[in-house]
Amino acid sequence: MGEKSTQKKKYIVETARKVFMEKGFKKVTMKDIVEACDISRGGLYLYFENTAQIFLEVLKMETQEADDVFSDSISEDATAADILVLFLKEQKKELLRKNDTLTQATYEFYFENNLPKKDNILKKQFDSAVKIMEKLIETGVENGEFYCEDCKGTARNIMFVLEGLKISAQTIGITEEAVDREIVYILKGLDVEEV
Amino acid sequence: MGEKSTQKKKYIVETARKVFMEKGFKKVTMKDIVEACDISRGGLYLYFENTAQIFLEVLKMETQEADDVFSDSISEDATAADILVLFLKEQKKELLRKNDTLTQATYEFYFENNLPKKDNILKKQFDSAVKIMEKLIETGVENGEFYCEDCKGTARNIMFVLEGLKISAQTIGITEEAVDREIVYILKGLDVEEV
Amino acid sequence: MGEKSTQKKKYIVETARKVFMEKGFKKVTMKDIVEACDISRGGLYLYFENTAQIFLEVLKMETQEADDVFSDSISEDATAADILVLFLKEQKKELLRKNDTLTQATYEFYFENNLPKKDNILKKQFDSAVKIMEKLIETGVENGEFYCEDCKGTARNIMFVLEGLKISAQTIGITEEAVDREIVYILKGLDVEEV
Amino acid sequence: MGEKSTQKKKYIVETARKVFMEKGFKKVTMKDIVEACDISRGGLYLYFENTAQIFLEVLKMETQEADDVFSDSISEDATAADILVLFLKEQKKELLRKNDTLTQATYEFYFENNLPKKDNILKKQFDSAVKIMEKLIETGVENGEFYCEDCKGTARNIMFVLEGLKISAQTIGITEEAVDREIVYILKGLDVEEV
DNA sequence: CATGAATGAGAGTTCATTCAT
DNA sequence: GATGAATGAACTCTCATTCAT
Repeated sequence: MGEKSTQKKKYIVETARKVFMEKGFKKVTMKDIVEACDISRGGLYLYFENTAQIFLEVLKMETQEADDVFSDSISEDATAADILVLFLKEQKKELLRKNDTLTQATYEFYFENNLPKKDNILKKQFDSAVKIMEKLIETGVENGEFYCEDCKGTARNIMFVLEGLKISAQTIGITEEAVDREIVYILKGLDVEEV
Repeated sequence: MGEKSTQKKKYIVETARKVFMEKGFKKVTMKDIVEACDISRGGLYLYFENTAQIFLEVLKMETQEADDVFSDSISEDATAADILVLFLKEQKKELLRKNDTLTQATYEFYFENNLPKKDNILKKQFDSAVKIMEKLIETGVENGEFYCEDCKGTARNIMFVLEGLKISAQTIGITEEAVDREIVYILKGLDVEEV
Repeated sequence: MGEKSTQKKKYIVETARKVFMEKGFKKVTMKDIVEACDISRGGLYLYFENTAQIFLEVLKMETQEADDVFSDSISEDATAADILVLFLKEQKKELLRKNDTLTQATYEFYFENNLPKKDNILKKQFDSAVKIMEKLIETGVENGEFYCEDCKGTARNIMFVLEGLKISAQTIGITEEAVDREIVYILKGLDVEEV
Repeated sequence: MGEKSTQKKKYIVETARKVFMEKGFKKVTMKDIVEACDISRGGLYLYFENTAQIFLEVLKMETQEADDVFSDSISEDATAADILVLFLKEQKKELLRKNDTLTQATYEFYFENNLPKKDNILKKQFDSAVKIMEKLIETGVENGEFYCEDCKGTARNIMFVLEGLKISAQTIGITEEAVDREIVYILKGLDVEEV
């Protein structure tokens, strides 16, 4: 596949991403993507066999960008508390942005394709997030910013709470206050007072 | 619709429940249910207009049974800690029973029907669970079984963690150890030592 | 079939009549009539096999009533011109009452059942109307009210014009002025000046 | 849609035309047309969404051809009487050709789609026919061929009679003599003696 | 007589997927 | 590589008609 093709593939993935954000995963048909991309039906099949393949590509792209954004956003002289608060604020923004997220599509995708153990990007993301969180907390504890007996446990707990908030936002809906309450609760658990 | 009909309706809902457990919500067609129930195409339409209507009925049934099970399972002389541990064990069982649960179907159902605020059974269930948990913790604190500064916050935190575990179980998968770790973490947070 | 049954049959026909007026003939299903009559599905089949049979009964009823109305409306000392004008006024009213008429249903009915020569009520009605019209014109001519060379031809011509107006009203629509113009034209053809 | 498609669309319309002539409008299903055209179910939907859309196209085609036939059929040195007689003969032929006509389908179509004021081809056709008839009569009067006091009224009257004959032919049936009688009556009204 | 649950045929419609150009 | 017409399987939904009660 030449460079041209690579570019077209990228174009398709980016366009499809918008479609998935709007409609989730299951509702999206190859036809939807063909129309959004304004290419031919057969053309799409040259690059992808089905929507799952396209969505996987979207997820990969997403992960890369997420990493970039994360590392970019941390200034050198930021304290652990600063970073944690920043991270939670980002999560809050995402949580409240209901129809402009890949969250629902991602969940649907993993429902559909029962446990594709290999290439489970979602799992990698979650595990890596837990690790980063753990390190962050440890650093905070060392610096006397946080108090915490079980850093690993706390990191995991925080990540599961966030996951719970995410799915709640998509199903039963969630208010800004509810999110704030949880954030405050998390920070208090680490003996961090102000937000 | 006479008594006979009511019985048949119940039969359909119960049969459909199994189908939803196997396939989730979206994948299920009226045809699937017709075949599972071994009734005629038109016959099903006498009782329900679409899969959403059937699923709602399944959910209602589920909620009732859940309530029954809950109240039944509490013996008179059980301590707050006993009840909490029992509850978490139940949750654990449910979490590990991946393809025998309505969890995925329920999530899919609420994805599909974007935010039906009224009649949102899921929300009612969640809120009611938070309240029960809060009361339980308060009782435990009063009896000196638990230690806890913010009962309400802790109750909410626990429920969100469980929600996070539930969705994780359905998407990235979860091991028994992981569940146990979280349960232990929760109990330690309340100063309860043994499981 | 006892008296009770006869009454029920009449009830069904009268209720079905309203349905046909609203929906025409083809669109009407046995289900529609069952619902309008608020009787059981099977119950309707005890009296009628299909919508055509019901509609025929409606037509018969209609014809009887039409005759009654016609003979009733003619006072003893009315002149031929009076009667003609009265008749045309009635026709006009009917023409402009678009959705409250059996016209469309009747046409549809005869489209559906290609030429049921026997029992063709519509034909009988038309032929009888021509005859009455002919007699009326003859009377008028004898009394010096009308001028007309070919009474039979004129009678037929008038009836076909009315038929043309009727179908036009149902398809392309027709204004009151258009109807008035045709009525005036007819009367002028008979040397009747005022309306 | 390229040239090939246009050709196929034309093929579908022409084939559908025959189906409509046989069955009228309402009875015709997409499946009927699919089978008549010997194409796939989905294939038809590429070109038309429903039978109404196809029928409209048939009507358009028909109108064009009608215009062509009309203008072709008039030789240069024909008198107004010649043309009128020719026209009426054409109408007669059409009237007696019961099951080989779009008349019934057209009426049914306009019944179904209650008064689509814009794009009402039928109305346009009727109005244009009245105008042509009016002009023809005026020409005949000028040339001393016809006698007529109210050309406009007479033109309209003739067209409504023809309309009345048309619907009668489709519903109660009509004999050749009956048609002839009406034609003679019309011509006598214009002082034209022979047919 | 009357009921109404049940059946199943059949219409409409949408898309994944192929393939000749 | 790219196109887009064509296919056909799969689904939804509606009724005429029957039949046990």
